[in-house]
Amino acid sequence: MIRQFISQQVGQALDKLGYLHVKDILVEVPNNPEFGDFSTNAAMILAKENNLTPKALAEELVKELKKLKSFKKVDIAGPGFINFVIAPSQYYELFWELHLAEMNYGQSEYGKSERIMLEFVSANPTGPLNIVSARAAAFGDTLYRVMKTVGFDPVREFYINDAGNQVDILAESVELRLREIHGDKLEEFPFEAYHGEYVRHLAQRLNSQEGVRVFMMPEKERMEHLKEFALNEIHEMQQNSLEKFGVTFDSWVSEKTLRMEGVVEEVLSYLAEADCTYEKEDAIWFCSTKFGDDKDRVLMKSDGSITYFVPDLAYHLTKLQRGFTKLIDVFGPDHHGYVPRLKAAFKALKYDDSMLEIIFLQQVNLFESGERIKMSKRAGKIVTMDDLLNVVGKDAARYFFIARKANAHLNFDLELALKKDSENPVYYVQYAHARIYSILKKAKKDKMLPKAWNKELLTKLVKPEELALIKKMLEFPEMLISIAEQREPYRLTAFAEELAGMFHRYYAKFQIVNDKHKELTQARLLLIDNIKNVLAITFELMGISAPEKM
RNA sequence: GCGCCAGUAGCUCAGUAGGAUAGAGCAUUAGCCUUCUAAGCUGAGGGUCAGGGGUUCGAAUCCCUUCUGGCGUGCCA
Repeated sequence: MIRQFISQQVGQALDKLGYLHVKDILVEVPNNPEFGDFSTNAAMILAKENNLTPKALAEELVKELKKLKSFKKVDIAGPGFINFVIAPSQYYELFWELHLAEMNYGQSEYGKSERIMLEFVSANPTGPLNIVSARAAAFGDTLYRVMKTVGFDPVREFYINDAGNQVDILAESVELRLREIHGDKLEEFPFEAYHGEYVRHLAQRLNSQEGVRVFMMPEKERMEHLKEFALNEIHEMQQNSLEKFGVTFDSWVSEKTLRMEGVVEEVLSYLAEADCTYEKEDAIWFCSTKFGDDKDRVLMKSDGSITYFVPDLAYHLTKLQRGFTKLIDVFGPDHHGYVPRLKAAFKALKYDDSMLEIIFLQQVNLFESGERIKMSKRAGKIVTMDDLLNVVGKDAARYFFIARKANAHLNFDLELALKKDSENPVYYVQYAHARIYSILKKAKKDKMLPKAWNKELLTKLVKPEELALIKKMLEFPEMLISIAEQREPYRLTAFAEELAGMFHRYYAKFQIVNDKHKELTQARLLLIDNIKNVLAITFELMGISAPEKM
């Protein structure tokens, strides 16, 4: 909002003076507040193309910019930075717009309704969701919310891998547990089978519903039946977990359904037509090395079955057919070797592979009492998303999961997430919201709250802390755009902590409700009322609650 | 071996297209509640930005190289 305004003003000044400005200039908030509210490197960047020294160009620009009322001060510093101090009147104007926007503040048309496919979680339907899926859910959903806010048209999709080996193994695992219930003694539960407790529960449920009837079915039919039963149950279980986490999907796409629709054969024929396949050792290969992969990949195995890659590629092509211009996949840490072949296939089929964007989430390590909790899938010792939710709750879980950059490992400290004091950032930011609520309540009781807010009140806000709070909130809309573009939801938590911190300090230093100064009180109430709203909007984007009292 | 990601304060991490004196929280430590929520605030100490070279007015940021950690490198999904 403000940055844009400044770079416009600089641009106009350059035009007026008749200087070239081809290169993009930067408007930023300096680290040191003594340098002003904003600064630009325009003079340094543009000096060369105008045959001037940075200082000389800066001087002319400053002379021009000083004519504007929006700036209280414009000066030159260091090697040629131009520093701006914004006039309070300009802040009041912008703050009033913020106030009028209420809970719609931050919304924009920036994304021009571009259709974005956001695929995330897409966990195997062979067990409960684990904590990496939980991270993906929090990340994907928050990114979705931010993108939507700034005017994109994103869709959340979950791809269900309900075909292939792992599903057969699932069905076999259920069958073994079912036999156990009926008294069969198993020597040892097979190594590759699914060991988790949930398989036992599935078998128990099936048994109570259908009893021995299952064993009367012919082998093939029985396995299909077990498969279908287990997949449905697990799908429901996963959907349930996600719902508790506040994450809903707009669509679920089944691999099995895709296969039945014949897209697998289609993809194979497309690749063959593009002359990108060959036969070797009874298998059909895709020459992905021609398109940047480090080895060729098998499409159809020598036993005639198909690899995971083919339906997945087909699935991605259906996204394009559905009109999405950007396909964002959120992947777990163990899939990065998979990207080159997917991109290679895009290139082979003459699609623009830059439409495909993969975000990798690194692994999540759980810590308790400083010790890392070891998890083992094979032994069935995994901490599930539900376990985590039961222990720390939705707010803390979602907050911690989005608080880190995607490609950084995330250390999840269970004790910290449970702490109810300033050590825990979730409580710190929520406390600020609750505090404001409580002040507003007191003000209302004391009859200090005006019937309607009045713009003139703003001129009472003259303390540096007050202007700084306004400035911080005015950064919000531009930050949302940047979060959407860079796919960096973690910056929401940083923003919330900064704004909450500024408020806590302001609260400690100044008395807000003071019956001796009615107008000042009302001005401050107007300020904190908007802080409360901006915090609430931020919380909504993060998927955490905005408590009215704590 | 090769490829991807990372290495910033004791710990967990920021550092937004290369910008001015590298930041925050926690931990450590010294303080602040007859006053709107102390789940809060104020102060102090703490750094060879993994090491080394280069690019330029300027590098934590870009390039090269070495070291360390994680992951990948299936006719698994």
